[in-house]
Amino acid sequence: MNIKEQLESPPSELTPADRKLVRVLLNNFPTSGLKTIAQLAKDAGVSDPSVLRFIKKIGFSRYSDFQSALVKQLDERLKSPLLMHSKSGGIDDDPWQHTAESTMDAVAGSEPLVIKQDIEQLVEWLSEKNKKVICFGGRFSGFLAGYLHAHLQILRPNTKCITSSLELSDTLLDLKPGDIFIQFDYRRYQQSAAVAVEMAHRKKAKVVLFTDIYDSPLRNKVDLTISSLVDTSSPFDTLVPAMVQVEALVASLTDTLGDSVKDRLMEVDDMRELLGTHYFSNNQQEQ
Amino acid sequence: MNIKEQLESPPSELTPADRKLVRVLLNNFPTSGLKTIAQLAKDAGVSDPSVLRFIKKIGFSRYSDFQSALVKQLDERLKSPLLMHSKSGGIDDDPWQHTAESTMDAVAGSEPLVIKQDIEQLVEWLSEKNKKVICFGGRFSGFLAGYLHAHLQILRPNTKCITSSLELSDTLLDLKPGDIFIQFDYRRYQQSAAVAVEMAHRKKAKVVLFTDIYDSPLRNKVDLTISSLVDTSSPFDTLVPAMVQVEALVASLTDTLGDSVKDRLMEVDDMRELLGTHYFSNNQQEQ
DNA sequence: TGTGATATGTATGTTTTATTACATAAAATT
DNA sequence: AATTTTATGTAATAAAACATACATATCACA
Repeated sequence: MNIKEQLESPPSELTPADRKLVRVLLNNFPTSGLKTIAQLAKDAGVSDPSVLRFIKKIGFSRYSDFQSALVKQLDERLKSPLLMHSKSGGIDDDPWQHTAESTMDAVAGSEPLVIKQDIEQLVEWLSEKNKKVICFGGRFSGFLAGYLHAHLQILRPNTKCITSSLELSDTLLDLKPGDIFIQFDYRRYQQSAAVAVEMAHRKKAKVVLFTDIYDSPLRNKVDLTISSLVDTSSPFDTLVPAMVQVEALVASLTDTLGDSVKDRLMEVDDMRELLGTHYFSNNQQEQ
Repeated sequence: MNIKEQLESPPSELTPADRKLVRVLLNNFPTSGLKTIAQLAKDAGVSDPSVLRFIKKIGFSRYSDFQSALVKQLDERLKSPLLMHSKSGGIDDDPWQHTAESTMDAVAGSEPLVIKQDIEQLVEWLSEKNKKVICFGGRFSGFLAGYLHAHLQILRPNTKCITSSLELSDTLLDLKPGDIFIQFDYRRYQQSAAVAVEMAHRKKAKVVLFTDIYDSPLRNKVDLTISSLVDTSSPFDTLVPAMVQVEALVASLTDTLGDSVKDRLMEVDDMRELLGTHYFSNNQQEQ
């Protein structure tokens, strides 16, 4: 229920003090309601208890309840412009179109979640070619881990992507302090992720987590988090924003590595030429 | 001065605790900053004083100053709803930003390349659960093949993803007329793709090709092509538009399959519950 | 491996803030 | 005009929130 409406159509008669309060609250709604009782009372020219009584009259038992409701509504209002996609054009019950559009929204919405400093930090870590880099992910996000790894492999030595549980334990055992462990873990969080992160953390590796929300239970075992939205209109979550981040990361790293990587790229091309384009890597994905 | 910018480009280096706070604050900006110090500290997983120190670092002498600034900015933003509160122009030599943006362009540019009839056709084919579906891709695009397969596997039986050359030949031999062979092949086309498509075509399978816009030599052996752009500012190509297509395809298929798939999704969830969340599939990616 | 510097948390003091109880003022009613 | 009813403010209090000092832990570097 809209608080503005609650203010405008109260359940019972308003007293003069109430009316003063309504005027103040409505006159730059809703931020005026974020103040303290004392401030609000002063602005309206009434006493503190009058504020309390009014708040109770419109249906909140505590002042803080009123404020939280206000903030919640504020949040929705701030988020709506993004979520309101393509109100122009006809009805789209076309799931393809619909999914594609809401995926774009997710990408746009994920952009502000990225913290420049985090990226810089991560790129710096990844530039240290003598440190190992391990990529690992879940059922779906595992492909992103592989995708990142496929790029990293070209840019630097000492990278690995974990694709089986045996490999996981072996690799974790070998981790040295300062190595980088990159974990992908999105909604429907997987226990293997928690275990891996915990172990990597114990080994004093730098743990990087690509995930969808910040409040992952892994939070305090993780040195750096890169988060993205996963919600779409589809029954499945989207990993497109995450993939954008992976590609952007690769671009940043390439940029930082500079010319040294050009040579390596050449070499890779030459070698592919020699080996023919038909080889498969050990057990992961093919060339 | 914009507080968001202040958060993103602090005057001095950020400590780990600072970064946690930045993330939380940015995550639900700006309402997350309206909380009390204690709540904010708890959300970020740091202590109260860390919050205070951070607030001082970004230029506020008291916490309440920070909050007032936040509210003030909030007010402005609410008064000018669509005044583009995203990034403030500026030079764009940041490769991350640059790549992300040009990737979005690629996605937008790929949209008109999709032909609705093709999608409908493909969805129809994939709805035939008695036909086999084989996914296959290249060095990078192989992950997309895997990603598609991981979804298809949930939606229907008889799906397979090829991850090694042995598997490739065996699987191709077993193809029956009417089976569906989905090939991903993007710039730096790979010979394995040509061979596979040729074979699948001879076996009278339906060959679907996900590729980029340039005419692939495979075009005439292929029954259906879904193309996307791969160019970005990054030295590497992007597969993001292709991934959007894969997800949109999955959404369309889910929509078409309707309720029958709901039950299957339930079953999958139940089974995951029973098996625990820690198993790995044979050699591909883990659960 | 030890040492200085930095970062972070714990404990604590001080101020605000919300809330209640009660007294006073205003209004309505007879 | 007196009395009841309603509205409002004052003052007290308990809870919480902010802020600080200090101790501990962590990190960087020699």
